[in-house]
Amino acid sequence: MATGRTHRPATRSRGIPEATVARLPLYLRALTALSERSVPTVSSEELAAAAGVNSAKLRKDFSYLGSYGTRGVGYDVEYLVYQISRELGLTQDWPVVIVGIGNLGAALANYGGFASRGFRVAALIDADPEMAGKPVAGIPVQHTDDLEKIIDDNGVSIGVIATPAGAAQQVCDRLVAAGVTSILNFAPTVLSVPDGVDVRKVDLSIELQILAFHEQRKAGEEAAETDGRRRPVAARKTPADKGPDGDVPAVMPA
Amino acid sequence: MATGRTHRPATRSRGIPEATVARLPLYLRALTALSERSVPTVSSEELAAAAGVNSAKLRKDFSYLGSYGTRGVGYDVEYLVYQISRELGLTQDWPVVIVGIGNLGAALANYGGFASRGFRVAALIDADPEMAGKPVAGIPVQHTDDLEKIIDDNGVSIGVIATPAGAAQQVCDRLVAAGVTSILNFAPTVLSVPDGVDVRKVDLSIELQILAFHEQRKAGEEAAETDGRRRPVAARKTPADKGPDGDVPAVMPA
DNA sequence: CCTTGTGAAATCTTTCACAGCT
DNA sequence: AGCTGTGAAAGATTTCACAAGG
Repeated sequence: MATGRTHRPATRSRGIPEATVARLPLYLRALTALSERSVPTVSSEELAAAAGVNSAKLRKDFSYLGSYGTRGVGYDVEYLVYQISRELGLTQDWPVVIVGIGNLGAALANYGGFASRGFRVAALIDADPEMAGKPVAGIPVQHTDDLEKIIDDNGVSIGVIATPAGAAQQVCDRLVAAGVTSILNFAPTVLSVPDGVDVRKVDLSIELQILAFHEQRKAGEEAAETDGRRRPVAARKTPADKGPDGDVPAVMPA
Repeated sequence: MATGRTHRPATRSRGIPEATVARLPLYLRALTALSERSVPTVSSEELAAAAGVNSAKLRKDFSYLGSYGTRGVGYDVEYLVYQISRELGLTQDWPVVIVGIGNLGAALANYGGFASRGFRVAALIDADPEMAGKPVAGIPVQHTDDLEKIIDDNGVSIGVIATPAGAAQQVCDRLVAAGVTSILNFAPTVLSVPDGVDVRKVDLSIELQILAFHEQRKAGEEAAETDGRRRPVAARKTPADKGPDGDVPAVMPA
């Protein structure tokens, strides 16, 4: 969520559905794995299984990007990797700042998934003077006072907020004022931003609550037939065509 | 995503839409905040603003739960907190295990949002023998060898996977075999699970890629009118009725 | 003969707008 | 008079199923 493409019609935009955009990274990851194994081509069926979606959905998704497949054969892995990367804007370098270097912020800084996809941790920022200068993941932490200068010097347009909930809106305001237009929020708060700024949230607590909801359902159904919990499950099944997938966001609870 | 309610008709289920379930935690958080400020009642308009959705959507969502409001007045905060908690299954205790106590696992273990919502970290599990016995967030880490026993002794049905991608499926299989039926996956992999097991994923890299997509669009549009990046934005706006929100999942990239 | 690309149908979600209750 | 609850309309997403291309 958190996208609100309400503004400007976006001229040359081919209008890729949001649900499709959300799945492109999934396809890209599956394709990258195939690429590393030097697999030259892949069918919609195979790729869909690897990405955990069904093949009709995948083909429809790709149809929004163009006709990149060959009938009777499938898709060229390398070519598709390139096309999707380009579509997602990953062929360029995206400097990112992480604000709030607590447990989570440090985990994010150490997280290897950044570099691999065009994202570069340009700076780590924290409000605690004690932290200033200390290196985390090899990058020295800088103080919040310099936030605006850091954003500006590094041409940052994407910010990650990993502060406590109470500080998030304030940090967000400063990031936005300094020129950041995309924010990934890990704090358990609803952020208010001006039009034209995108916010996405990741919230562990919300995800757990959604799981609890379904878990409760299962327990209820089950009670009607067996004793209670614990039901050793049978054969594995690839999630390829389970339910609606790519959606529901999340936020870190208070 | 990751829900696949394909199986059994689920007898007494009133069939709450998945999109609604995904927003209930959001409402709950806003309501809890109101409750702490001792606000007795709230209108759909006010609550919607606090939760970052529009009021028609909120009323429709609540209508799936029942008629808990009073026309002309609004909703009783305490009552609604209780009803939503019950619906989400948060009135009971959910023991949770976290597998993979690296940076991220430790951050999750330290995360306060658990306890507040009926979730209890029952155990921390890691494959590294060096970690065994060391306390993280006050809880001693246990070795993977004992995974099955831990799950069983604690009656765990929800597991959190924070291992590297390579270990995730294996851990998942063991969790499922031991009786876990809901999994929150932070590893950047598609997990295969049997029917009846729910998986939700949280992936930082995917979220960033989605932001990059939109960021790229903005840069393109903007180029047509000004110089390049950096556009100090104007008045703030509450995201209440921006775009489609609660959806797109995420996964930790490799 | 195999697999893509895609109209059309089915399903799910959001939004509108107003009748109905307090 | 105000605000909820909800049919019905509008929009988005998914799935079907098959024509078309290699």
